[in-house]
Amino acid sequence: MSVTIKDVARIAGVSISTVSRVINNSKPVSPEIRKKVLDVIEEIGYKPNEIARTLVTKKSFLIGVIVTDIGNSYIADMVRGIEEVGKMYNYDILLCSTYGDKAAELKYMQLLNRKQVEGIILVSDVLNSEIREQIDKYDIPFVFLSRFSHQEDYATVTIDYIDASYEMTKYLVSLGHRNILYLGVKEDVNSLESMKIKGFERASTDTEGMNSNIHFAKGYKIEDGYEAAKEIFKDYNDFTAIYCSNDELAIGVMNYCYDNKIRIPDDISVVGFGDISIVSNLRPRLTTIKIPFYDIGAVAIRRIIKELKKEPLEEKCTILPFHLQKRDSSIKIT
Amino acid sequence: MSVTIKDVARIAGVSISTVSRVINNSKPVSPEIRKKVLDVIEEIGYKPNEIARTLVTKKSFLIGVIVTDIGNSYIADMVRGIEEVGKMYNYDILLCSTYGDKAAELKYMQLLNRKQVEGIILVSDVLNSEIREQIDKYDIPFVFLSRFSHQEDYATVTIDYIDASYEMTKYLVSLGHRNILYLGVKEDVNSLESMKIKGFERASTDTEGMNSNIHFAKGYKIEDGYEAAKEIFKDYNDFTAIYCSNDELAIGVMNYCYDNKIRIPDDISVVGFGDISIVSNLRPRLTTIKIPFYDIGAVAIRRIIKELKKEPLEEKCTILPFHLQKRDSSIKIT
DNA sequence: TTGAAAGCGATACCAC
DNA sequence: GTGGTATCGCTTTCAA
Repeated sequence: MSVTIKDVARIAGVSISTVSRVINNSKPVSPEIRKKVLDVIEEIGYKPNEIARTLVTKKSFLIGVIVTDIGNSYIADMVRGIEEVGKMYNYDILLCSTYGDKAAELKYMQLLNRKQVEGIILVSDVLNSEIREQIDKYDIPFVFLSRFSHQEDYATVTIDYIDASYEMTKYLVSLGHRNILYLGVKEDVNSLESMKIKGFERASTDTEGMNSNIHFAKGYKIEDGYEAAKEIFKDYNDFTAIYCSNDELAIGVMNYCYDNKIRIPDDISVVGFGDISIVSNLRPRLTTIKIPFYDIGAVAIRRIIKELKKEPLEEKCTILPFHLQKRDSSIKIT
Repeated sequence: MSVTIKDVARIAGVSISTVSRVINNSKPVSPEIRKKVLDVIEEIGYKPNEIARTLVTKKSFLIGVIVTDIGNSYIADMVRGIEEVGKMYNYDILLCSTYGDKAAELKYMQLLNRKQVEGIILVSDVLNSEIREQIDKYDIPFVFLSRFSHQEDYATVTIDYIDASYEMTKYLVSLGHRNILYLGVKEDVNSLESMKIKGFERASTDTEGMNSNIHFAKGYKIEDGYEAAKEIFKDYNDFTAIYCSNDELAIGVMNYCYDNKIRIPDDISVVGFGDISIVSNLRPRLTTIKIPFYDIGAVAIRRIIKELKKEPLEEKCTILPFHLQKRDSSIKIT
């Protein structure tokens, strides 16, 4: 079978304790013996078995990451952040995708726990009570990341959605828009969707002569945006800008406009929210709020590692700065 | 600390062997005792430690996946295939991204080996000799997946690039195009890029009155396509279609056309290769060759699991069918 | 059908 | 400095 610490010890003519010491640099070993051991290790190609090591040290150097779908570019960005920072501290990622199946989410929580991960990051739409119960039982660091819902009880990393939405609306206002149609998704009061609406409404109230409408799409997908656009152009008149609560909806709207020869931004301005990776490469380039997904992932795992190292932690909820990406899909009206 | 099999045994008043037996259903246990044990497990919330289990059984139920960048949508698609099929057989994914760093690739190979993964899937551009050496040492199933290079020595899953490229070219020909510009990337003879060119040339030779040109972009990115488009429209005349060797280049070309008021497909047809997830949502919708990335991942891990189960294996190289996706970016010329 | 005991491959404590 | 050994939590003979 594969070579073990015993083989190294036997061939080098020392005890396994000594071998362990040179591998881990845990205690002084005489130079000659150290060299001898190192030579043998090199020679027979010994590689320590991390499983055995984990069993005694209780350190698996594994962080479990549960996501809805790694195919979503914003989630992929978060996972990149998680992975890159994790690697800096020798942590690896055990990845599980649920594809929206809440039961799977719970199952994977248990699975990861049994696999002895040292921390769990859950990227999901909502944090339901079963998951809460579960995580409360486990005594490991946990961070919840979501593009949709807000919660105060567990560690999370996010941006100020109200602020961001306010700023986006005011930006449109600054371009001269007063008839703005907000395209969002109906969610409950604690959702991030509601916060975006709050920001939008606050900015609307702030503004003289503002005439704003809110329309809800059936979901968050590109097709939902497309379908919504059909209704919008049928039901409303006079609006000069559509503010979509996320980029996917905006892409749907843009596609609808393309198919119906409505020019963006000449005929109408369209803005989004999120800055998922593709939109900077679309034409016209979409004006949107850049949510720092990579950083969100990075900060999330950094927090877990801090907790693991028992370093002092900031408050549960980390608010990261956002950025208003002004691009070509929005224009001053004359 | 956490509850172990010992606790269960003690509380249930049986030996740990018995507990192990009911957990694994490995040997008959009397109904009363089984119930008793199950009750205790439920009551104290015992969850077997997979690490300890792995140490003795040698089965980690972990597959290592090394990718260049999970942010690439085609890689994300492959990983989805890998993960979903893996889960069907209780396998989990240990994910590592190299971001093109070859040294990291090697490092992660070793890391995964030490973590006792049962198989490795490498998604990368090329399979260099260091990696080959490394994998030859490890005695675990290995599959190499690439969108760029071809190799015969290790298991892989792919499509017939020559065929696909031939078919695409012939499709353009069938639309009446005779002046076709192929936009590719210069690579060595064994690359998949060369195969696409081979297919293109074969179809060109096949066709009466064909006037084809080949132009090379600097790389595979959207920006490379954009830059290449600048040169193309300066250097060549008369072409009616641009056949891009991958979708990213095609998007770059489309963006250039948008910025320069060149209409697709009215002024020119543009086709791609790959069918990465975003292109079906772009406008105009891109005609392209659909490479079944999800299936490639799925077949790859299926092969590894078969090997692990010592089931009979097909040949090393699995060729999957491709599909010519006819969409709006290509049009019959009149 | 059940229990005792020997490992799996490492770490870590305790002597020397 | 170095070696012996208990231990981590579990599976798996081997006897009973």
